[in-house]
Amino acid sequence: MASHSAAKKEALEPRVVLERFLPYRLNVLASLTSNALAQIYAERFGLSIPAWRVVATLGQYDVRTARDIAAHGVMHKSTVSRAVSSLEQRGLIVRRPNQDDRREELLALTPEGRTIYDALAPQALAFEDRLVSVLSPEELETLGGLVEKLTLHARSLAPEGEGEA
Amino acid sequence: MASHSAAKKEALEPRVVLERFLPYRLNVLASLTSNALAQIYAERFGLSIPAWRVVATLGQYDVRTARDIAAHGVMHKSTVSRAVSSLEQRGLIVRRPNQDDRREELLALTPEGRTIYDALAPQALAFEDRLVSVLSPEELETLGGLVEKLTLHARSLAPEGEGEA
DNA sequence: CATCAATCGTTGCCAGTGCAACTAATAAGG
DNA sequence: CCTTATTAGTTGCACTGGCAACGATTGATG
Repeated sequence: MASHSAAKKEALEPRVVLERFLPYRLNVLASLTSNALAQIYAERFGLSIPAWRVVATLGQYDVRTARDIAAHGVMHKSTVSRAVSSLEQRGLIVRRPNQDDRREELLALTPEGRTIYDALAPQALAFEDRLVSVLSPEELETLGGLVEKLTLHARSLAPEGEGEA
Repeated sequence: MASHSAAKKEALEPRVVLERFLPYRLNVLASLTSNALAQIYAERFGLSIPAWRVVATLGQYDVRTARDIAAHGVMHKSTVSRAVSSLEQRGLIVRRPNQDDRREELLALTPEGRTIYDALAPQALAFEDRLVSVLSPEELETLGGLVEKLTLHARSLAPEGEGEA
């Protein structure tokens, strides 16, 4: 129906300008930060991205289920399941079946896991500080609010649980 | 040297609050948008994320090398190489050796590739509109500037070319 | 020129991950 | 209760994608 590059109007088809296309830019920025951060916990602690996320979640919340972690981090449940298995084998976390609902397992860091977390957390925060050092406190505050707003909206756009890492 | 949870100060080890930890939040947001966008070009056009990025780049720039696309999108060169092969087999792009430097190949969309791009671009832009509909024009402008600033800085933090997708 | 280094792109290999099917447990409905 | 639907988590399978080694070409050095 629309323009067919035939009539006199010569209406150019719209182009996506990647440098201004937000999904693309967000992915590039996320990749850059993710890769840089991964160097820290991969090289020094042998943690994959999903494993780090599990450790980070349990470090913050002490006890969570795998499902919580997956939903919170937009990861596939199988991804979390494997990360949990590997962390358990390494003795960094423990699983305890929830007696009120024996389908789910409550996860928590072991003392060794906590030790690693305590070593990692300052480095992660230091990395974040370096990353945002180009922003003023006000800019950082603004960015946080905008990201939050977009994330809430994006979650509503994709109701089903999906993931990556 | 620092706190050892021993003295009278009882200094709690620092914790990473994921809801405020920018790398995590950026990844969650990028995953959400990426997954939602991928539904469009995967289901309707059978394009993977790397393939879509190649098509999008060539759609915008007409001619680029694989290396350009990889560096621009923070993708591994092998990822781009395979996406290019698959797109070529499907007749969506053509490769032309650069006679000035026969190591590199100039990539461009075929008419069929351009047709797909012309069909995809409006949908991608419509998705972006929906995504940012929760932001005012000023907020969007602000966000763009902050993302740009952060991306430039993050690229300098990770000098070596790395990738994902 | 001859050699060595660097760069573009490809490919074999393997770790990682999404998907779908599965088990186990719980909830809902009759 | 018994049946059916739903949910938490696991796993086989296939595919994706990163890594590193490679071939081909170009550039840099002497």
